[in-house]
Amino acid sequence: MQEDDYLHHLAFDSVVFGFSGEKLKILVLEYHNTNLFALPGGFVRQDENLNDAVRRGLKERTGLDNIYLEQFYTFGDVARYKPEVMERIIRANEIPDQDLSWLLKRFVSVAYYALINFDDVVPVPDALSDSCAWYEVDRLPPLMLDHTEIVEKALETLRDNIGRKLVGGNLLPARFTMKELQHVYEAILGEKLHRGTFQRKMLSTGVLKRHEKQYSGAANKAPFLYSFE
Amino acid sequence: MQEDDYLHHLAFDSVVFGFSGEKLKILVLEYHNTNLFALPGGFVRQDENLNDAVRRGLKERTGLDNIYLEQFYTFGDVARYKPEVMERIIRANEIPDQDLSWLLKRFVSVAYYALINFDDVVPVPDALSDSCAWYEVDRLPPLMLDHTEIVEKALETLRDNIGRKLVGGNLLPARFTMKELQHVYEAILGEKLHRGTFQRKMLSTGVLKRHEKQYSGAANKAPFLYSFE
DNA sequence: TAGGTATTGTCTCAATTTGCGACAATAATA
DNA sequence: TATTATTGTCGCAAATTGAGACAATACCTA
Repeated sequence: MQEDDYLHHLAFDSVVFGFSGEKLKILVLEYHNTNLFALPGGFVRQDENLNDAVRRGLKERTGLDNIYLEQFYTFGDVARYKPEVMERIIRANEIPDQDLSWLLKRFVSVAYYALINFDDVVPVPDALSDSCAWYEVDRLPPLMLDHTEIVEKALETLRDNIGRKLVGGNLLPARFTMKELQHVYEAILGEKLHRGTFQRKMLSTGVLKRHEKQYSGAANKAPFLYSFE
Repeated sequence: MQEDDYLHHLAFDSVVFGFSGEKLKILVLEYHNTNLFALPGGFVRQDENLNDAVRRGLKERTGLDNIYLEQFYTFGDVARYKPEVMERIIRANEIPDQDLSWLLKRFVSVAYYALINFDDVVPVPDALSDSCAWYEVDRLPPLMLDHTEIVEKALETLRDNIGRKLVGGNLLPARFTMKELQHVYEAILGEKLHRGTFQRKMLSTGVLKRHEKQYSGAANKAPFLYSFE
């Protein structure tokens, strides 16, 4: 991580959404020996597109390549500049000799959210962090800097978008039941939806393809599996 | 414009919308002796919030203070880095001796759109530019760098938002007729709307306050004036 | 002063969409 | 074979939307 490899003053943060156990979750990492929790983020190389930098960062954390990704806001308040936080992280990690002063400068951060299939991912921490793990969005640990605000805004944007873009399916496996899809919508919107109405609306979009039934072994009618397209 | 006054690698651009003669227009400036057209933009001071920097820039160009402003996207492709363009602008302006090399570096730009009342503004160019003037959005001159793309995305976002937020009124004087408001919506959406339906929907929001009638002198029923709130 | 005209505010009616419950079909189990 | 939980779909009322129609109005003309 040489000084001149990266654009100064510019960072990105990712809110990575997954869905499991009927709950919406995001990836949060914890830095070594600091008790600091943060969103996975990173910096942009001199010769790298901003969007590509974010995908690179997500690849490192999730192993995934073709992630559904959306930029939603750029956070640029002076108040988010707290060099002592960055210093604490650097200290706790005993990083070998190099010029890290650029990391102590003020950063403006471009925030993205990603939607991924929970089961596809084994979260991977990096050299600076202890862990990278899933947390329910309504049971997050206190996040450093303005990262809680970033999550809040990501959720707002996701809620706004789910009605307009057919985006919910990105949180599920390729094939899913209508009930699973409904649970995703309910977790995002934070409210119960009427089953019949939901099914009717989803089918009317025409983008769902119906496949074979899923026999779960339960004593009831088996649901169809669906996929997008 | 000293080197260390501003954050390196970070800029902003504003798409300033106004409405006049039934047309949606934006502010475009032209640099001295270069034939280069650009969106009004600027840089962020070391101790300045990003949002405040944009307001400062708008104040300089429009003289206005309380502008409706929305951040909509951050453009960060490497391809938008074209130092020869910046060099051309600097050369054409014969700027006194100082270190301008930071201006030739790569920039990531945070884009905002603003909605203002056309009549409130007399566009003001700055030291680097010939003119700052209104252009119809569908008759823009070729803009430098990726500024045409930025305008395109601003329009998309504005169209998306006009249905959800009651934003159209920001392009009009404090008091306006229903017809004027409808024309604003039509210009943004690019389609004709049904008069009765439009009036019904607007009134049903409850945010319009009805004032006295406007007697224009024309031989027909005089319309009411409305304002928001 | 009476009639003409363009525009406005509102209404009506049909078409469409939505909310909500109900029913038959189904996949096990007892 | 009866039971049970769940699914796919339907029906109906309520709400929303699209489009035309009509009376009221402001001013002009004759």
